Amino acid sequence: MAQDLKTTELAILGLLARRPWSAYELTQYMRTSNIRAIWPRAESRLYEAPKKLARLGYASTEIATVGKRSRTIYSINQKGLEALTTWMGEDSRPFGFEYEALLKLALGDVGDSRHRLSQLATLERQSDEDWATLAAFFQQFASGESEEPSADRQVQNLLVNSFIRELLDARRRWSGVAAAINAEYSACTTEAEKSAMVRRFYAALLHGDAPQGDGDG
Amino acid sequence: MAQDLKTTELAILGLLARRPWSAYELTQYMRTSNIRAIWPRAESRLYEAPKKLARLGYASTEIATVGKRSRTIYSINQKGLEALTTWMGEDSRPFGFEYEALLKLALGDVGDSRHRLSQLATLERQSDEDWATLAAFFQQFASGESEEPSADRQVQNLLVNSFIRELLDARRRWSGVAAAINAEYSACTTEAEKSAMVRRFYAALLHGDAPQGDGDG
DNA sequence: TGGGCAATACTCCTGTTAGGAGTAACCAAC
DNA sequence: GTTGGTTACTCCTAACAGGAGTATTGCCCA
Repeated sequence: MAQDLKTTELAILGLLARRPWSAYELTQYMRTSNIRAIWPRAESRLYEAPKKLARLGYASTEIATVGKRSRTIYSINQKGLEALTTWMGEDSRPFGFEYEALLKLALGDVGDSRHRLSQLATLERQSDEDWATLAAFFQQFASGESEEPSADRQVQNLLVNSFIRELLDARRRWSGVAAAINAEYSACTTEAEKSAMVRRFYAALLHGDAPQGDGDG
Repeated sequence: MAQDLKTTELAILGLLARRPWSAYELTQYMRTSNIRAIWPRAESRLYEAPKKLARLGYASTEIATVGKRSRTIYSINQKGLEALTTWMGEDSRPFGFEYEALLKLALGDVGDSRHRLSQLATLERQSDEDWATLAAFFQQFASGESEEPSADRQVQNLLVNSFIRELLDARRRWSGVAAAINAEYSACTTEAEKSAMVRRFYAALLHGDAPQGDGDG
């Protein structure tokens, strides 16, 4: 494959496969796209990546004029399409996340149980806020106002958005689980009781309800 | 707060608050810690960050000798403890993730429905593999083999690990949801039917079973 | 008609970060 | 004594964050 292309560049090729874009259009699009939720990158990257694609021969450029303004338009070419197709068929890097509030919970030795409660409250508040934002974002799709050009594009968006929603559900569900863990832990008195309770919860994590999945998962 | 410290440095302060570490010890610890799952950073960072902490006066260093080998030991100091405590009380950056396989699904215009099925299979396989890895990791806690020094540390780990598990559950659950979406979509024949089906699914996403959460979430 | 503000269309800038590879001394086992 | 793995780091380029900065254009309003 194109060893000289990073995932971000390949993602831009994916967008160029849809239609030609200026870099500025890419930045505007990314502000409201769910692609930014699943592959977040700084806006400056959206200027850098198309330039690299053009430099390495995966896209072509053309200077267009709108009114008295000029803009650089990037278009994918055959080499770019081939690189994109190759990338699509390759193994992908795994799921990864980072969460500062959870990091504080994990490192919470400097605090007492009030610290833990404070962090749990932060995590819950953040999941509620993110849910409200997501619900507002989904409204356009539920009402049909969103202008996706084809049903295929709509179902792609739906698949991605439902993934994002499942993660949000998980975070909200976890807030309840965490509150239960904390309550039960606080009700213990001896170290031995506490350790035993922790092991019971792990046993439950390992053998809890299998989530609804398809097939042999 | 310590405006000159990044989250990674503050996380290292959190570990130094537990005990003094060498940077090499930090890299070994991170290989098996759930902290790496929630705040993934390259090993070279674990050499860089303590040096910066020492340079800026948040930690002290001491050269120890083990056999004929020397190593640098970092210890937190009062300034570091204060910076850590301040950080714990501040607002935290939101949850964020990146997922290359989902990105490919989102950009799947170059493919046909077989491409979509292929990506869905990849996403399911990855979640199954990650689940197996996680279950193996949890085994040490369920059996009590893990040597956490205190019950408080155990429950912190449990809270973090249960978060990670909920995310994994969500990914596995989503694979089933995605298969259902794909099946129902494929059974549609007209663009209008497809769009209507997509809108129905969004309505369900918006008004689906509220996940079990605590309180006013 | 001119002024002011927002949009357009970028570049700039420092420091963080990835992602291991590379380096070299030490240590233990054979 | 030698060999391979461990220990304990540094190195290196390019990607990346995170906006701020720059300058022109365009539109709206008085």
